[in-house]
Amino acid sequence: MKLEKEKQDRREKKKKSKHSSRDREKDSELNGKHKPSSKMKQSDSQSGVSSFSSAVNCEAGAGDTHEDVKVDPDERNDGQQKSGSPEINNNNQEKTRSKSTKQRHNHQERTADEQLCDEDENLRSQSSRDSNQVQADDGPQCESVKMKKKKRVKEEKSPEKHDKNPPSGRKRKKSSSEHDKAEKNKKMKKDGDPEEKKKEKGKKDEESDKWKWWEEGKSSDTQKWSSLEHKGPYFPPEYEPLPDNICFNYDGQPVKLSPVTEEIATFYAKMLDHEYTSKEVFQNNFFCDWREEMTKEERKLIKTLSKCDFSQIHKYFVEKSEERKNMTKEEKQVLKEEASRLMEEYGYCLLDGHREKIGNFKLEPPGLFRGRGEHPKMGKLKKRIQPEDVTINCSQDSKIPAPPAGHRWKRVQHDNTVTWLASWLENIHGRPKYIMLNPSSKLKGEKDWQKYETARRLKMKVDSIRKQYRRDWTSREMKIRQRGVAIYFIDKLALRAGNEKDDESADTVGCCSLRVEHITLHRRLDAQEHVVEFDFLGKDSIRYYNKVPVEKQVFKNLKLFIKHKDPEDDLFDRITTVKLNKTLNESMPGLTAKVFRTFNASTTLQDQLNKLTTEGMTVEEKILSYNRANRAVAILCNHQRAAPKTFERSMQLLQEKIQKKKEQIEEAKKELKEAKKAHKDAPSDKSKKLLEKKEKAVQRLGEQLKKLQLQETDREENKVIALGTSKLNYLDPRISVAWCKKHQVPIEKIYNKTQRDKFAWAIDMTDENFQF
DNA sequence: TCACTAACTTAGGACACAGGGC
DNA sequence: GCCCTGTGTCCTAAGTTAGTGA
Repeated sequence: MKLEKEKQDRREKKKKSKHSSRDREKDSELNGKHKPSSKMKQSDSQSGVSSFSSAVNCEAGAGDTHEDVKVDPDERNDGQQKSGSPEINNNNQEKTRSKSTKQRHNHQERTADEQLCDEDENLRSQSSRDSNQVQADDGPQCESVKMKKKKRVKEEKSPEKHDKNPPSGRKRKKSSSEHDKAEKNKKMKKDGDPEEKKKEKGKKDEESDKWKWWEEGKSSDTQKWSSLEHKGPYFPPEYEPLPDNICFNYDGQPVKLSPVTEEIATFYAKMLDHEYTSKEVFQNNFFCDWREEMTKEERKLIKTLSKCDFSQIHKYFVEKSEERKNMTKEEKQVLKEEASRLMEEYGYCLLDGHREKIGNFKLEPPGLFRGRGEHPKMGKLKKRIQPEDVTINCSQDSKIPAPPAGHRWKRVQHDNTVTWLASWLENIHGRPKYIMLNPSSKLKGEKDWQKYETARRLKMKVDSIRKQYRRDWTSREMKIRQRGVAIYFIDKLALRAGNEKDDESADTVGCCSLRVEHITLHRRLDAQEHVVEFDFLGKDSIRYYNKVPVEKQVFKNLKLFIKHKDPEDDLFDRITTVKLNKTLNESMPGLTAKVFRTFNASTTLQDQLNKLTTEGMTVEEKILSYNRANRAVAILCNHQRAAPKTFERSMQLLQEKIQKKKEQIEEAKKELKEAKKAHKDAPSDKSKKLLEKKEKAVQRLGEQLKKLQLQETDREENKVIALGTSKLNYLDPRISVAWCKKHQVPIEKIYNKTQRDKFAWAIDMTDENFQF
């Protein structure tokens, strides 16, 4: 509870801090534009800020120590550290600090631009160098923006074009869940089977039936479809009460719960094995929400979670899970067919006459919310979604999906400016959730393609943007300096934008929401100068830890940004993601912070592939090169995963295999030597054949060994890196397709079936000469 | 300008299942 | 035929961004 309170205090303080910064931005910008730097002091004191300044002076000591907090620990050793360390300050100074923070910030903001003026003296030489660069760049920049605008207008096409595609009415077979290897093996095994041949033919027909929307030109940005028909969402099955012999116990006594209370109890019981249920926040949230759903009597009786015994229920579900695993082939087949039937019925929609796969046609079942990281809402009850909660979106003239018997939809709308089919409000955060199309659909594919095209446009523009943010590092205005450094981080380190977050989510940050405590400045570290050490939790509470040498001016700016701030203060207190994106959009239409991630990821892949692939490599070696290039991107984007639970064991097994293979090679070499000798002593056809056989065996074993060793390297390097995220979201698929074509690597080795479906547009349109 | 929201993309973990090895 | 393992798929949380109205 104390922690939460502290967190809340900090957030309130942060909010105030940003607000007061914004108020003063007006002043500082005016000053910057109309007044010489020497007058800025006057201007500020005239605006009545001086009274705050005296308040700050009263606590000059505290101010000094706060400044120390941001300094390199190496420097803290010079006697500055102790009074400034947050651990020491936290308890006894907390009240004073929270009272004075706003005042200190006011002082800081008043003096920030004054400091910049002083700094400018030191930086003048660099400024002049930068301004030369600006002049060289400004002209073409404006021109290109105009050109792009013109081009965009031209690209807008009439949505009516969809009407040219009559509804096909064809039904597709389910194919996306099939695995590549399975397909291949099946084909090999049953090559002569006429049934199989029929299936293969069906698949081929299906391939040729695929909607090549990318050949039809770009559709309207606002109107997403002309006609949309679907069956509505699939509702999860109703709750099945526990058998009578399974008891919930309270304080050692069996208690028969009402169905609603029992259902929620099962949510908790199912999770007992999980670490979640050991967390206090989870327990409290669960218990609180659970009690709300209880009957009066139950609430009166069940007052303490620790007296609740869910073990029988837990055991029951473990057994059920085992039973499911041990089902016979036939039983499993029945389930599979049922799933297939559901998919057929609910899994597709008809969009502009084309059958498109839906991404998530099943509504989320009720359960307990599992936030990631230290989420304050973990354990809360995710309620069952009723048809009355669901809004349906489809075209007016379509067959409106029927709600489950005895129910009504919340609303039926016909909005073709959005892509979703159904939506509802989830009860944890009160945010909308949607049923949308699968990534293989036209709507998603076209957007994806557009995303990579924007990133490619950035490639043309990035030099001038880089020059601009470098110029900003020496601006007279604090907010512009901060913006310049923030964009530099986003570009150089592929950081996310970092929106402000509410109190009701995990404390994670991105670039704009970085706090002073997330960086440490090292004037010198590991033989490198001006190193910034980042340590923070990013999206999904994944830790970002990186030590990066930065340019001297960035380092100086960072020192300035953290001056007079507490560890929990915003590093970039004068900027927001909205302002930052607005600036980026002015540099290039369509440019936002996240485009840099796509751009840098794709550029890295392209560069690495060019560097790491050489002719004469085997396919396996080329794949290793590809994975290494992919890995470089995943590292850049900080895509991490937990090491697989079986990692150590599987590596050990692989190493044993390698050892065994080496022994086999030794053995085979011996045999080869003997065969050579035998052939030399008594040459014959037989001995010659034997010799050749042995030579081939050695060669084959050598290849197998190499393959295993490559596998070992690949797996080791992939231990905690997730390649999938970047492959699916950041890497322009055309790079991979072109690379495969150029180096004769089967595309199946790089993309599985689902990925090939998603990137069908790229696979179809790209030739080997494509460069990002 | 700001807070708030809708709509969409990006993300990692859980889990099912194919298929290789024995 | 069974077991084990890695891969693919599903699930849904958690971001970003644009739009809106006060």
